Amino acid sequence: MSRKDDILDAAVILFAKNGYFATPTSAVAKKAGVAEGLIFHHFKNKAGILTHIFAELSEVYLLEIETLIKKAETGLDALLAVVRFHFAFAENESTKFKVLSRDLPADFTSPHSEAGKLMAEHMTIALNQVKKCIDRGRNDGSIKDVPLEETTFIVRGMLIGLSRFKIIMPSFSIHPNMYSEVENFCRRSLSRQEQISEP
Amino acid sequence: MSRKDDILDAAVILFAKNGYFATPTSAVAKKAGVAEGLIFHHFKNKAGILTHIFAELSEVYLLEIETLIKKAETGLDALLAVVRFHFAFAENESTKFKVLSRDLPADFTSPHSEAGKLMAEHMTIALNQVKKCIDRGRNDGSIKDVPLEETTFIVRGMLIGLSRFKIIMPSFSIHPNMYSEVENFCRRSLSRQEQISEP
Amino acid sequence: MSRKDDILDAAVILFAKNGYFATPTSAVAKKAGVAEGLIFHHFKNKAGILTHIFAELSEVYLLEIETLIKKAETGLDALLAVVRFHFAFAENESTKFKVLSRDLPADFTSPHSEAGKLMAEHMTIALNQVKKCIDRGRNDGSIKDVPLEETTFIVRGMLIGLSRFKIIMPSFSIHPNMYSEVENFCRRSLSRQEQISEP
Amino acid sequence: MSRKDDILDAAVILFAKNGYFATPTSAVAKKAGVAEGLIFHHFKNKAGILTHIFAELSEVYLLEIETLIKKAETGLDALLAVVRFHFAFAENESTKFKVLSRDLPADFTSPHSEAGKLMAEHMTIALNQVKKCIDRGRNDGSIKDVPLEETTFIVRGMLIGLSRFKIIMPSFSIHPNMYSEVENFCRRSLSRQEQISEP
DNA sequence: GATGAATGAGTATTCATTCAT
DNA sequence: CATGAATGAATACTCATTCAT
Repeated sequence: MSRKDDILDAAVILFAKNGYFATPTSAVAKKAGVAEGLIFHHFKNKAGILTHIFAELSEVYLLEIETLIKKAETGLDALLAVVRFHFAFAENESTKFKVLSRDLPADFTSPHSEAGKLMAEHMTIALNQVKKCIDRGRNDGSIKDVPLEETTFIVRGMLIGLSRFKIIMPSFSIHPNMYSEVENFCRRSLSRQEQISEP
Repeated sequence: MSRKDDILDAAVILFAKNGYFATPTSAVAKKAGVAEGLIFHHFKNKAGILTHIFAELSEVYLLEIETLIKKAETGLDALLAVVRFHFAFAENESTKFKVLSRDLPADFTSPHSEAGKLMAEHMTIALNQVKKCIDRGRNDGSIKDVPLEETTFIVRGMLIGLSRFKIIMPSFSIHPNMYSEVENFCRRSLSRQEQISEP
Repeated sequence: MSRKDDILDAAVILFAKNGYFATPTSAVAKKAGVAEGLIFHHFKNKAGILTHIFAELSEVYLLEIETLIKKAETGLDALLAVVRFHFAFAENESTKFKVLSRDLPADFTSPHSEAGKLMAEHMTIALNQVKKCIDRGRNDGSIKDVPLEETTFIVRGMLIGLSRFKIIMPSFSIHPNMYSEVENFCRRSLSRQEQISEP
Repeated sequence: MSRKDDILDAAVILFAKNGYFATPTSAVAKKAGVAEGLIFHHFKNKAGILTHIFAELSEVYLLEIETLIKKAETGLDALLAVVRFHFAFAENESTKFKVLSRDLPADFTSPHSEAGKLMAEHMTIALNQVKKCIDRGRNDGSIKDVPLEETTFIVRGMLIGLSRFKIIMPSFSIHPNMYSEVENFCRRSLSRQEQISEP
């Protein structure tokens, strides 16, 4: 494993544990076992580490969703697969998710910064993926005729909100079936199919 | 208006605009028109300002929800009223909401800190309010027999996630009916009533 | 007891415990149960508290020594009485002694400051008292013909040094007879009398 | 000379002149001709500078005494050599001695702090050195049968007290023979030898 | 006498970042 | 690539002191 990866690993662990702002680059260097200067040889600045973590993670995330959607038979199936995948992914990569759910520098959310643009770009893709599912579902009859834009936003916000909630306040999210229940929640709201299974 | 309020107002504006970490106490003092030392006369910490903002806002929020729930006729009505109120409140107090949705110090989410305990406490109450609605709805027949804990968590996470999403990335949330659509989303998922209105 | 005394008492306790510099006036006020402003109503400034403590204590000290000397039969007796009294007094007033043995503001030892002048003045008197004893002893034959100035300085320095040592590093000074042994040490060195009691 | 030494030198001079508390780190940096941050690169704390000064000085002091004691022929000679050396050393290193005799942070004398432990450790060694001299003297007949522990403490306290006295209140200690007179004072008190030279 | 809000200068310390080696 | 000494600007926080009430 390269020194660069050592730095990234150390950063992920420390950022997740103590937050980005509360983690000095010196601590990252120490944990990575490298000189502090090396960080700035591999990354433009401290925020660059964060950007790297985000970009790498998000790319995989978006790519996997893309293939999921293609494989699904109906729009609803695709959407629910996305939901399922989102939480599985968040669970698998929980440390990195935690880093990105904690204290981000303000400019990460501003569309004027480099990092902000990247995030917005990825967010747009992610929204479009969800939108595509819903649209497809409305056309193939698997999803009710819900408002496209709004529902897209709702589903996406739900995913982000819930995984963030769980990550940040884990003490409140001890229900093992919670994630599969999100699927049910969405299915009940969106599926055109009559749900007979209601007791 | 007292000097303490001046400080709070200035802090809310600046924290919302630039983020908590990117706002030095000197800037707060300057905007408030007071000496920097006065901040620490009225608040234990820089973080103390944040705690105060949260506590004050959250108290009103929880109180109003309490009365809403009492007034509602059914569990479902109560729940949807909570949803409606949440977004209206977030809109009204959007600046303060923005402050609390941005970069919080890491220990605000740790249950070991003073602030973390307060947040957890309020979160517990908010969760219980939602839970009460759902439980009531399941009993009065307005809500399907959904899993109590999980659904509570989902609804609460949805509210937080969506208002945070809108606040942090406003460019993605330009749909005027979005909030009322959340109600619909939940109603479809939770209402036991046959929904004939589906076109 | 007056509020002024409350302040003094609180200050003595806190200064002794944590040091003068590490004790903010706010802590003194709090412990005294008064408003911080009141301190500056009764004392010119923070150092004024210290000056007051010193002056009050030192006055009694010097006065009592004065009477002791008068009562003594020989110069040696007088000197040893001073030694004995010094340690008894330091023991009795150990808290105040501790305050004055800890971290004094730099200007307390500078002869240019108000406080420095006062300390120097008292020190001069104390030195003269010892000198008087030795001189008298040399004349009445109880004390050897030791150099006056130097021996004065040595005895005085010994007293201060030893009580300070004990106060500051109490773990090293656990010998109960230590103080009476100082008397013996001086007697052996200064008494003209043949000491037959040597075993 | 390294930058670290520049800092130490500057600190010694300024601490001695104005006191530790009255000397801001900025002043040290300025005098040393380095950036203020460098101080904290080389020392943990402002207090760390002080600890370093003490440790370095004390180590030499204790080492030299060790060799002195070995070279001495009798216990009394050893003890008097220690006395002589102490004052010579204090004179030579008067600036550093002044630093350590002035306003030390309160926790330097507390056995709970890092610095306090170090000081206590060195103090123990210094006491043992004196004790060893006296014990040896009592065995080889050069020193009277004085109480071991108490006399040790007295001699050590005298050394510290006198050099501190001279450093802090130099106006009172203008007697050139004072230090050699301390030797005489101790010899008269401790030497078993008949002193015929008494006029 | 007594309060405590308000001041504002002071200060240790942090930390991202640079750069000579 | 790699180091780590050095920078210097930034900053939270302290605290003696004042003063209107």
